Amino acid sequence: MGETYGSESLLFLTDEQIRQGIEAMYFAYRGLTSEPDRILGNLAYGRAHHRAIHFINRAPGTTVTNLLEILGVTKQSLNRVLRTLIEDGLVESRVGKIDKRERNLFLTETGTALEARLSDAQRTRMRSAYRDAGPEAVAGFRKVLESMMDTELRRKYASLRETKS
Amino acid sequence: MGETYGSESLLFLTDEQIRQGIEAMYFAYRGLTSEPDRILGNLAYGRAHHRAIHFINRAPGTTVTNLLEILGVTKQSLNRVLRTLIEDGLVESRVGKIDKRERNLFLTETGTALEARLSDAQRTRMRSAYRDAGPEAVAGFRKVLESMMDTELRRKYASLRETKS
DNA sequence: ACATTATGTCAGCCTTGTTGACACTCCAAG
DNA sequence: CTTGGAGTGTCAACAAGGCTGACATAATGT
Repeated sequence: MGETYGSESLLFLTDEQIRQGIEAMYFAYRGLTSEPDRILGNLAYGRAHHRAIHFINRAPGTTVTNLLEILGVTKQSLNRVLRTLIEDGLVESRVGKIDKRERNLFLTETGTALEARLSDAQRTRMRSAYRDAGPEAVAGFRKVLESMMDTELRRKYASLRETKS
Repeated sequence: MGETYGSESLLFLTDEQIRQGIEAMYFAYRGLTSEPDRILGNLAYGRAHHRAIHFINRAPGTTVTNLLEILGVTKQSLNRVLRTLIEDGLVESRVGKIDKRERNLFLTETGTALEARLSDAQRTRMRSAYRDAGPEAVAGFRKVLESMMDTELRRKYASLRETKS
């Protein structure tokens, strides 16, 4: 109780409250991915395809290595997903101009269309949650999430956001 | 623009901001699960085992059907996980007293120990994010997350929380 | 008696992670 | 210039953990 301001503001964090926060993350994350998963299921794709499409859309022309760092999977795993997306004409892979070892990835028109469909579903849910909770809650939400990320990952995330304002 | 108060308070929600919120959820969720995943990997378990252990700890004596509803997987999938946990002596399955068709699930001492180890890792990260962000941010965080969950899922979540205050 | 419910199990499939092996490209040191 | 190492991407094979479908068993309720 009678402590400094700093530790007083920590006292509200009981184990139980923290636990509830963790569970809330779990359920909310599921809520956010359920609709895209449903759409993807009908197309014989999975969440991995969504992630690839999402980040290629976000940073057009990105390389495979770039994508690997952001997604945190092995290149073999990513490659399988990319291969099907390329075969199906959703993603285009161009040999790098400066360095021919690299592949620059782009969404095709079809790919962009699917991306829009998937992110619309998520944005609708997110937007409605934001609306329910109000602007101040949203600010807090973002603040906590950013603290929860890996420092390293946040760096990559930030560099991603630079490419498209 | 010159609209009602209600729609003015929606204008801060640009597509780009929403998109960033979605990405933040993705990265934060990964941050939250990375450490438990690492621990589980060394024990030949996966995230599915963690989920089962978590919710059995949360609601000791819960039934298989209950767990199925909360986790949203098929009984075949859950059963595979439960079987290994029971074989390894982390979970105990007792025939129901009132309804002998049911199985009541409990963590053994070993199971409780692993649960503590896993949730300690998560709580540490969560607590530090909470501390960084401050009390008001945490309130907003919780508010947004709760809006993001499925209504149906929130009901189950609430009934779970009733069992342990 | 009979239908329903709760659970468990077998078989087989898909997605998506993993490792290992390998090929191609680039660059720098000899 | 060549050669060796580092970087990048691809192919093959395997494991975890989702899924569906079919079926067995036991307990319950009508």
